[in-house]
Amino acid sequence: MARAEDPAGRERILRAATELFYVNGVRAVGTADVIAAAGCGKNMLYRHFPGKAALAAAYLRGVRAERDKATATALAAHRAVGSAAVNAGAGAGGAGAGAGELVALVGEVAAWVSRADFRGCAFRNYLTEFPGADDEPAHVAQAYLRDTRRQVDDLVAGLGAPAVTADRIWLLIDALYAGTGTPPRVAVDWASELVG
Amino acid sequence: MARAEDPAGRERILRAATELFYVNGVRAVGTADVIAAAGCGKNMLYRHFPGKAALAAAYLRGVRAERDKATATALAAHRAVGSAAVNAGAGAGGAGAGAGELVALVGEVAAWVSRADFRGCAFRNYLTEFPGADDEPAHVAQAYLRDTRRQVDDLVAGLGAPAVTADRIWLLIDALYAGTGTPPRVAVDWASELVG
DNA sequence: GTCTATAGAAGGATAGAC
DNA sequence: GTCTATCCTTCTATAGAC
Repeated sequence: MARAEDPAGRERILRAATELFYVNGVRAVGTADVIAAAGCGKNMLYRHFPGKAALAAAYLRGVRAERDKATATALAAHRAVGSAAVNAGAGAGGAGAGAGELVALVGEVAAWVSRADFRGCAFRNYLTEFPGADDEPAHVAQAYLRDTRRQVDDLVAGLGAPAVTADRIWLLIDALYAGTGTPPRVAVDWASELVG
Repeated sequence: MARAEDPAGRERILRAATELFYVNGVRAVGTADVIAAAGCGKNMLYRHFPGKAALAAAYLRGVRAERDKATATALAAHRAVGSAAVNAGAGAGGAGAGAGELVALVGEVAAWVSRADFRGCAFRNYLTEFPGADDEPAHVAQAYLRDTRRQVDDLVAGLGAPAVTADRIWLLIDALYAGTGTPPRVAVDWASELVG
């Protein structure tokens, strides 16, 4: 009898890898560590992932999916509030309609870095761990930074604010991810002053 | 006949290690790489440094010495300008005298991150490469961040500005070191607006 | 799951050059 | 006696084979 394939196998490996990679760094974690944490055999890991680089890329893609979802949720929640205000008689909204979204964006990052299990930005961490890397995980990390930066640019452009505002918002986001002690709320308040 | 001791030995090793560690990361560089770059034998490295951790600590202390010197020079240059202004008839200076120093501090960081060979903050890089490390290099890195943060606090306190100003200046410094694309000048201009 | 091939790193030891 | 160069041990990691 052929043993049924474990459908949760890939997921279990990826979850174990995510935890270990994020907490200890990708370089410090060996495939053996991932296998032990996932409680599976070696062949299973290599069946689902061609190698450690592919596993790291999958890890970063997973983090990105979470981050994109959280960001979208935060922006949608703000837009719902904005629509309610419009319905209450504020009219077309017009210029300034995107200001709250920018603050919500910064606020979402602040919420993320405030978590007790925050250990830095997974993408920036990877690029620091492998400076000058041109592999699959590096591309995922670079794409995330590029796309997020563009998201800020688009929101600022929609607001009709000068380009330097986008630079400043991005400075705040960079600073939040660096997270060397300043209370995240300070960045959110500053963003609010900037666009409010 | 006894061969003459090489007085520049330690310095040569440390310079090679500094270049390699900073560009490629501490983890990615082996002691063999340092030895090859320094053009010396293995014994010499282990005579001057007990191990790789000690070498990494010496590397970070060297970077700190450079950074402290550059910072002191920038602040001194500003104070010289400030004194000239006082001599020109501005009186005691009083409140606001430290504003220019804060901008000079941020400006010095901006100059540093603008260099073509900038590869991030050596201290933050180390702490990212070795998350949770409690070794000698980690202590050097943590001490630098602590002391630099305190320097900002002291300047802001001397200025009589609220504590949140120190938080904001520190956010700008964190963002500069992160260096993910924003022109450094933006941070300096913002700092200038903040305290000016 | 275990066993093995291959590779790389840390660090100690030794041989030989000057 | 200090240098370079090499060898050696131990450990760890990736990856594949069974």
